[in-house]
Amino acid sequence: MNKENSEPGDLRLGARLRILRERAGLSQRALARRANVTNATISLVEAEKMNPSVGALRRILDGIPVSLSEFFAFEPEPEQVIFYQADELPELGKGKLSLRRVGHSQFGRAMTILHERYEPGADTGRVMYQHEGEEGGVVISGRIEITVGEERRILGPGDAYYFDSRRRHRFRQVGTEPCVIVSACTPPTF
Amino acid sequence: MNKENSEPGDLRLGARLRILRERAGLSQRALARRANVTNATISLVEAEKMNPSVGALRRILDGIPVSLSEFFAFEPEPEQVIFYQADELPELGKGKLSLRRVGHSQFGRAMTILHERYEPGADTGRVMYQHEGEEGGVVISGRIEITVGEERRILGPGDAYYFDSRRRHRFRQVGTEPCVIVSACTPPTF
DNA sequence: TTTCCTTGTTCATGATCGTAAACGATTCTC
DNA sequence: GAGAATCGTTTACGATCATGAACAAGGAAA
Repeated sequence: MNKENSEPGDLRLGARLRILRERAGLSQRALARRANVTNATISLVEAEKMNPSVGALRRILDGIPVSLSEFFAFEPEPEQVIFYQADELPELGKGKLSLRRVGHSQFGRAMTILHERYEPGADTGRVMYQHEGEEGGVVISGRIEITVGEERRILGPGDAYYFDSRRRHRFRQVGTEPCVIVSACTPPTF
Repeated sequence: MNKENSEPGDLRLGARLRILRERAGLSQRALARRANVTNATISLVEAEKMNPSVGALRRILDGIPVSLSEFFAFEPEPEQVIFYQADELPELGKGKLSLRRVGHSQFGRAMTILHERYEPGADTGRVMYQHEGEEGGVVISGRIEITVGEERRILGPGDAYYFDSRRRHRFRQVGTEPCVIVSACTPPTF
């Protein structure tokens, strides 16, 4: 009779954990080793088929590492969607600085805006972990293939992206026309 | 063999819960009814003889009510020390903005600095819940009695305070000299 | 291709949680 | 004082967690 309000999913533990784990570049097993739990536990928690104890969750988060406070303050929300179609973008002033609104606005972010141009054949290469920040941008012209983690998409003029820089990512120009992107990253490491 | 790192006490769930429950003026059974758990659960959690599931903790906190994020951000222990002696304050530049370092520094906080002056007899009155933020300050001159929750202290020049604005608080000037305070609150609701 | 490694998932079992119920200790009211 | 509330604690038992092991799928190197 403890069924009515015991749906593990309503806490969204799994969604948060999965995002944070992948952001740290850890597999379930790798995290399990660090956290001193089994991979099955992490799998079940992420699938939201289990309601872990606070102690277990804490051990898991220690392996990332993320504090319980940060974990519950973290909102994975719909913005998890990394790619935006051109028509999904909020129409902002056409000024350069309007790019700051790509992605969900959060705290005040100090960011650097970059104007990039990818000539045909340009490619950032395979591995580029560890930017320690977030980045996003809008394709102005041309086409570019962007790979972030497991997701891969080809973006054209008007399309946009936004993701955590610590995730493995790669930019590769495609097509015959040079690709121009206006991008921004935070914190301003450039 | 899962004993080595499963001491329920190291999370201090019990200490936090007990303080928050008592602060809300609830008995174990009263909270249990609201939270839809049994009083035994609350007793065991507070005694730190059990490692509750996240779902159970969440139900309990809902009854107070306190969010999981707030719960884990809450620090009962030493930091709970709301008052700082003048000589405990980290010596910062004498500039006005140095006040931001009162309390433990955290994320970048946007705050509003206020220069307050309490004439003799000034009193903010008894109840002032619900600021939804944090505030702190330093006494420049004069003396003031500050009550936060159950704690009451009289501060003089050089002394400082820092607390969560949601806690019931009251400022009352004491003595014959006007009291001048430089205070800050976040988020900038003023 | 074959082999090997890693990935995430699922299942049976022991450990633990959360409950229902009883307990002693107050503190009231009568 | 008796009785009845309430308080927080503790115990036996069913429900659930967390585990260890096996599983299929996908990639990388040979």
